Amino acid sequence: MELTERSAQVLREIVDMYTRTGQPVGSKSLAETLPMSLSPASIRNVMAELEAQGLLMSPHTSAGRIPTEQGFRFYARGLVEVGELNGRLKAELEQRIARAPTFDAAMQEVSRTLAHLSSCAGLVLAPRYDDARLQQMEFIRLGPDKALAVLVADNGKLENRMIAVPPSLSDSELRAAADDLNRVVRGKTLAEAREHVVAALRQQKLALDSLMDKFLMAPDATDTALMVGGSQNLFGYPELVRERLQSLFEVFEEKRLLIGLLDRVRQSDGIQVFIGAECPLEAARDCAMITATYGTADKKVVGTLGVIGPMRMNYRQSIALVDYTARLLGRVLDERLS
Amino acid sequence: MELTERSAQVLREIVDMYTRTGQPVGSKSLAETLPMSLSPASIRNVMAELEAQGLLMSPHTSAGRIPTEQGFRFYARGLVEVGELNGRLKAELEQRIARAPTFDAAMQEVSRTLAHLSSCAGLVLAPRYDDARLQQMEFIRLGPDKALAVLVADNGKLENRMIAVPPSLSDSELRAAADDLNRVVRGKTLAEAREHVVAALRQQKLALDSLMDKFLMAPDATDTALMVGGSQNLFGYPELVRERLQSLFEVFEEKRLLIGLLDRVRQSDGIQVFIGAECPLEAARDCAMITATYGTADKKVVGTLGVIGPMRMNYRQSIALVDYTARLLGRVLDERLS
DNA sequence: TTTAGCACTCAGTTTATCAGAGTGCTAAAA
DNA sequence: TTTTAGCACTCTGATAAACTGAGTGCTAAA
Repeated sequence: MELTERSAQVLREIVDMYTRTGQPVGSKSLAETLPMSLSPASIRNVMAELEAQGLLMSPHTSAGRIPTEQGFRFYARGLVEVGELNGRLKAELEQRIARAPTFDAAMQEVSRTLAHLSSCAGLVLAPRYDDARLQQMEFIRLGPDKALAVLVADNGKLENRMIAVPPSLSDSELRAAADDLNRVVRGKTLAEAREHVVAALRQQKLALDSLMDKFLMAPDATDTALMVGGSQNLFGYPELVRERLQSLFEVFEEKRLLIGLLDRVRQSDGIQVFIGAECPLEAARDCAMITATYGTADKKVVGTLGVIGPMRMNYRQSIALVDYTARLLGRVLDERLS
Repeated sequence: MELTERSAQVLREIVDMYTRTGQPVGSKSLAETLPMSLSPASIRNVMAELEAQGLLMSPHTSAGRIPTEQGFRFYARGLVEVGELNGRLKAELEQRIARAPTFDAAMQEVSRTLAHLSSCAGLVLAPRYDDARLQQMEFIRLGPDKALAVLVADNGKLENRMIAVPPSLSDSELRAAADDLNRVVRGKTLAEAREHVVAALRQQKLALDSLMDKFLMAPDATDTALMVGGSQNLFGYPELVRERLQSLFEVFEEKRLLIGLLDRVRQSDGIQVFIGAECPLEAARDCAMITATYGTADKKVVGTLGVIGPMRMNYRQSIALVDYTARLLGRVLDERLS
């Protein structure tokens, strides 16, 4: 679809105004704010064209126009020029991240800051270390009949599992067992390593009662993999009615859906903008979502972050924000892993 | 305040009906549901008395009556007979908790189940181990220049901190340092132990760059101390208007306030019911909150759990639920620690 | 002490009216 | 050919008036 420069400018202005106010935009107010000098009548002609092209619609005869879903898409993909993020915002972002003592805390902070700066809900999916390799494992004896197994991956991630050991096993025997295991297990993935340890413990007849078994076999918590921050911001948009909000909050609590979705995004690189029905999330059918992947410089470890908000979000700023934040968090991740 | 048996029954029925429907209760419909046979006119007399006593109010002349805040209190404290929890609910509760592989997961599950079974939001504050003592500490060398410090408390809690070590330090020297430290540090609280370890590392001239410093000094994450589950249930109550919901969700995200509040509850034993203005939380001024402490049999380790919902909540069931859940989670905690 | 009867009150709904914003169309102006 | 002024038209949202019905309080009888 091709638009004359003037049509484009009108569409741009309508989206901008509607984004700010949430109200339909009429030809008269548009004539006042448009940089070019045009009468309301001429603007109406342009608007009629844009409506015929499916980019605008009027809620009713005597209201102004609002962008259609397509209109938003056209705007977000072609019309909006994404600039540098405002320096003040950059500063705030970096400052907030710097305060976080752990990467988890940083993710939390990022999700909230994304939300704060975009007036949307902020999302951060933890990076996945598919290729994380076991670097070291160790048993720490805690008592005559129990010990702690610590698995350390080369990305710095840890896993602790409490296990039962027979009191007859001496400290040095336990240490020897660990040394043996280490030789076998080093360089394997965490999952493989876990299997091995369990097998070895069985073989060596170290008792594993059912409780310990449960500990050992538990997969990593998936619930902490996704941080949702500032979801209350969505209350600020009257067009998001109660039931919409409710279903969004359900998705935010029962994180599985969102995790799956963001995980798929993780496959493809760079910024993605989902508008309306494109959004692969039932509850966000009339919302918009901006996502980006972040990761280490070598792109071997990747996560996803983004914002989710009303369709009339400030695309210019939000896109810049998500983009910048992704690069920033990538750098932080790099630092942590080195 | 004393009530005749009849007045009490009328109040009880009004609260019950209002709790179910959210609508004012009139004398006619009351006459139909009340077990005793009374004409609407007589009931009106009783209602007038109850209104004079400040237990009921009418939103306007031609509406039925609704309980006042005091009315709810009177009901919840004196009139409601809290029975055993329904067997089906008990079963569901136990089943859900049993699935949880870790105590954190159990807390999460409990918060959601509380919410689910009460149609409110569920809260679980993690137990605090003020008197947790260090049982063991260990260094695990991860590379020439870094190691992992693992602190194990006698309650099974762990803390891991990454530290930098000079490459010149041999493995056996590191182990000797750990042995030395263990002698000093065993039996201290985690906080004290952390101090000691840092001091010792400094003294032994183990390099601590600023990042490592930050790791070491970071207090435990407080954000994971509180689990809020099923907060979307609150959308189901029309009387909780948008702004109310918004401020509640703000409290749920920025957990500090709630943590502080529940922490104070932790001081006193048993079930507590906060109704309306009693609720020490600004955002919950016209809500109700039921809390209970849970803990090990010796009551040395205690946490708090509860539900928060509209004032017209089902007190009978919710009180029984919170009570039962607290005892159940206490048992789970006991098992984990033993 | 309880209840039937009745007048009264008031929220909520419906209907009518009106002002205002915005449009589309046509014809004149640039 | 493009732009603009003018005008009739449409539709929402606000305001007011009328109506309905649920529920009450009071009085007098059972």
